[in-house]
Amino acid sequence: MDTDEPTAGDDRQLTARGEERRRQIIEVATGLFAEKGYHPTSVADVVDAVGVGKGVFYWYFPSKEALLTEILREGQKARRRHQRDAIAGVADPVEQMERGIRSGMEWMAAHRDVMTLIRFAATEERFAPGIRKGEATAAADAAAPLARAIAEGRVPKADPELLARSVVGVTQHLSATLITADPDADATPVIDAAVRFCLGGILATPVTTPR
Amino acid sequence: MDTDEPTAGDDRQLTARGEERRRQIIEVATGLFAEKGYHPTSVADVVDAVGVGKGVFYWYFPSKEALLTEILREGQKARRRHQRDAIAGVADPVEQMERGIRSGMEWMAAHRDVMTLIRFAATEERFAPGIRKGEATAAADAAAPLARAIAEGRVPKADPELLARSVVGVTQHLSATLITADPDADATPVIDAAVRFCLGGILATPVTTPR
DNA sequence: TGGTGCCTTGACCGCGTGGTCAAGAGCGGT
DNA sequence: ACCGCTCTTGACCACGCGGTCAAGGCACCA
Repeated sequence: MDTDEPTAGDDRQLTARGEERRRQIIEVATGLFAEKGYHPTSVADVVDAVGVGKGVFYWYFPSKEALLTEILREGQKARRRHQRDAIAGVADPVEQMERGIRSGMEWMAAHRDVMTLIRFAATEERFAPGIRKGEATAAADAAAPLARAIAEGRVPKADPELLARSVVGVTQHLSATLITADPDADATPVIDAAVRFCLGGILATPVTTPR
Repeated sequence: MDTDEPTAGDDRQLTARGEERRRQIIEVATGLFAEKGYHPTSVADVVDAVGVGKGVFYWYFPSKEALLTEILREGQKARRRHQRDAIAGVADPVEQMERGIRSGMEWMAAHRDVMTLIRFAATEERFAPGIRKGEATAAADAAAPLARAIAEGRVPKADPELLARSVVGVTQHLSATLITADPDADATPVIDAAVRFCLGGILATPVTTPR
């Protein structure tokens, strides 16, 4: 009924202090959501953990759901940027794939909580569309160099989209099961294995039986 | 305080009719949980969908949580059995892998709802341990033939566990994103791609750079 | 010093939740 | 016809949820 929605969603004029609080809430909530689950974590849990009154939450976010949505959007955006930066300036498409896999897994290892939330959100129809969209872009990002490599004859003919999705499957799953399981362990052997497996899958001969 | 817990958990003496109701509740709940999410689906939703009073639910299950746990356990057991049956009588370990991948993906395609719940449960610490255990067995099942193939020199040296996890990652992700996205589409091209990718990854040369 | 927003408080609200239970209904055996 | 057991009913309960709001503090500028 009012018109103060300049670009999208909420938006409020925040001072530096306000911006800080906002970040703090996002951070704390991300941790709690990932640890106990989104639904089992109440808004009261979040504000208690931050150490503020309940009203503070609704000053910065219109709803609990909006908070999650924001965490997810931000996370997907950050991961994409991280990955893009990692392959910037690399010409060779196969090299790009390797760099993309490595940087992607490093990001996931450094942001386990966000990954947990993304995986959760993918299972709830209310949040799934956003996740699917982000995953589609990620797949497209990876499919582009693959398509180029196939055109150049560096990679056997195959559906780039399927290859990209397979790579995402390997990296996400290994990150979720092995790296998250033991956060203190060294992630590099797992990442190396992922790279090797994925490149093997990409470079696999079209015929199922090995040469 | 009583001793009528013969082997584990609830257990009740059910007639044929009772057994049928129990199954019906499991089936209906699986659908609702997968569609709306576990937490957003209330026990009232479930009994309404079945068309019975609320007490019926608590006659067959001690709690909502126990229902989910049962669905998950049953699902993981069924999938494992399906996969074992598919590779029974096959001697060649690489052939076993291919059969395992195919049968696994077929099962997932036929039980999307259960897979959605498994993926959800993996993100909630209350249910995750059970899921992790099931996944560990699945990985071990797949790692066994891989270890044999490596010992026989049919597959380059690598950590069988990591290979197995990678395969699980590919199959689960492709099933979740592509097959679930369009249930009516033909799954075989996706399955073929998964097989090719995974075998390529397994047979990949130890050195990262292609020959 | 006064004033103008940004920010914070926490009691409060309506509601829907998971779970209970006393009271039967239906059915199979005798 | 009766019993005993499995199964069903639905009103009921305490509780904690997401969300609201009138009120007040606090920082910064004039």
